[in-house]
Amino acid sequence: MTTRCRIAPSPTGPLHIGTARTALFNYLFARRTGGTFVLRLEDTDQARSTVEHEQDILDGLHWLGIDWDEGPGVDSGPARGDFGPYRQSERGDRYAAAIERLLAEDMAYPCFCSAQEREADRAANPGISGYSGRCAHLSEDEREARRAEGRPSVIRFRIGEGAVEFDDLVRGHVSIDTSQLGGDLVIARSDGSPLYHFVVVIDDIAMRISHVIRGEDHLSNTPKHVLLFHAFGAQPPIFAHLPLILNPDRSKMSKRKSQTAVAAYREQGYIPEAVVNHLALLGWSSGDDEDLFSLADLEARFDLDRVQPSGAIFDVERLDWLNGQWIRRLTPHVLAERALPFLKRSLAVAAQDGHRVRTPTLERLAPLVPMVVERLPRLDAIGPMLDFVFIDDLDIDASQLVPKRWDAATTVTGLAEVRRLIEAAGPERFDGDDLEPPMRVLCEGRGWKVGDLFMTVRVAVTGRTATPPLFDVMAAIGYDTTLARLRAAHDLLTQDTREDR
RNA sequence: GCCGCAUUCGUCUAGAGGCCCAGGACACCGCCCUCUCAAGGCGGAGAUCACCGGUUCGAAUCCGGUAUGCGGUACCA
Repeated sequence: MTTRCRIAPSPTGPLHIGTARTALFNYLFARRTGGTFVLRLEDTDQARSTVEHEQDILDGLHWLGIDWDEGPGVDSGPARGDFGPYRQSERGDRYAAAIERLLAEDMAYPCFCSAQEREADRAANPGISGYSGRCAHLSEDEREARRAEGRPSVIRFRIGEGAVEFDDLVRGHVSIDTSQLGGDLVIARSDGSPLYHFVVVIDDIAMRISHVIRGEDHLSNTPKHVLLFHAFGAQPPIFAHLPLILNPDRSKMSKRKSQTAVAAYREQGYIPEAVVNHLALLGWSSGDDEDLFSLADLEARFDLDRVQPSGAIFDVERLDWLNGQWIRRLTPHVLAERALPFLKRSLAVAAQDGHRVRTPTLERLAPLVPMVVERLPRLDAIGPMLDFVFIDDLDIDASQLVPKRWDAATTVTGLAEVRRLIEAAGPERFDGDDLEPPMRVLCEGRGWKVGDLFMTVRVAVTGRTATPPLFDVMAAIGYDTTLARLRAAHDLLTQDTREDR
């Protein structure tokens, strides 16, 4: 039997980190077993589902590199695969037929209870939880009478008695008594639309799903699904309930307490390689002392046997580290391509603040990338790291220009000396090999700390105290601009000195 | 409340009776490297394996109970 598994997101919100992790594990399991991975949109909640969210989910999955074999095409083309359509909103006739079948076999029945009646029954029997079964054994005449009164009705599936047992690949044998299921299950609303617990089973049967891999939050509801499978004479799939991804306080990861949208991570400059790696390590481990796994590595090594049963906190600091690791593994060209939008964004902000900014291009950014790779925990760190190359009118903080051990006069001298030195070397010899030795000699002669001189120059040409290596930075800025900025810094300080007097 | 699941360093985890007075990684601290910031190297601190009993010559690993946490309990998914 070839394995078939699926991810069934609901487009009632943007792609959630937890959904992405579940999608990843399903995808990996399918790849690992040579099976099929299906994407199915669970949009039965028409009120909350939107096409924007649907697109966000599709985009997010693609971004992560998680491709599906069957399901809606991202270009809104026709659904691929033999078991479509893959949007539940387009499968209404199937659900209606399934409900008819249950009704005909008396495995389900119409229930006319109002919210007040259900409330009253519950109050009358504090011991039992859920639905009382008031409408479970109405005669056809009684049903007709209620319909004649115009009372709305939902459809309930008979839960029955006894224990439901199943084997979970992550948790082992699970047994839950039907008395704990909350009574007969509503499978269709009074407007006739089917509910989640019902459609999920109908579709899993129709789509021949062999393995249901999902979050632990579905574990307690699984008996309902098992019963439904039996009702249709279908063998339940094999279940694997994944540990939940948690907020730092160990509750289920939520938008309220954590950043849950995959798109938000993308916008902050996390790269898909790192997100996939991090997600994989939330609940799964290789067994070896390795931490870095590409999607391809995971496809070759993933195994449900090595999935942990207990929940895992989403540790952003670990994600940050992984992100830095994967950024460093990108080729310079790819890194430049991916970082360019972030640089542009940050320069746009500078332009808005009134700065004269030159537009960065791939050609200009690519050669600069090697000097910043190991300084980027996230792509959005590119701005502060290189903006001075593209901003013509830098804001220089005079106080930062003067090292702690120096005074303004020394700084002015230092700046002037370095300028002289650069001019003496000339534009043809404008690099570290030619400039660094004389600068060190200069320090030695004056009794200066090399770091102090370098810091002054750094602030003068970049406006920042933390930058890539000085001579790389000056090369990026260019001979003329470097000299101009050294002069400007010099002028700034001499003005200040005069004002002080 | 009821039911279910879980419980190894702050975090993610290794561990499937002796190899473990518990290993790795992130974070943290120190040192080295060093023009700043990083990156990197080396080292350190950090877990009486939730607790209590039991089985066994021997338990983080098996069994029972307790506690705690989380999840489920909708005409949401």
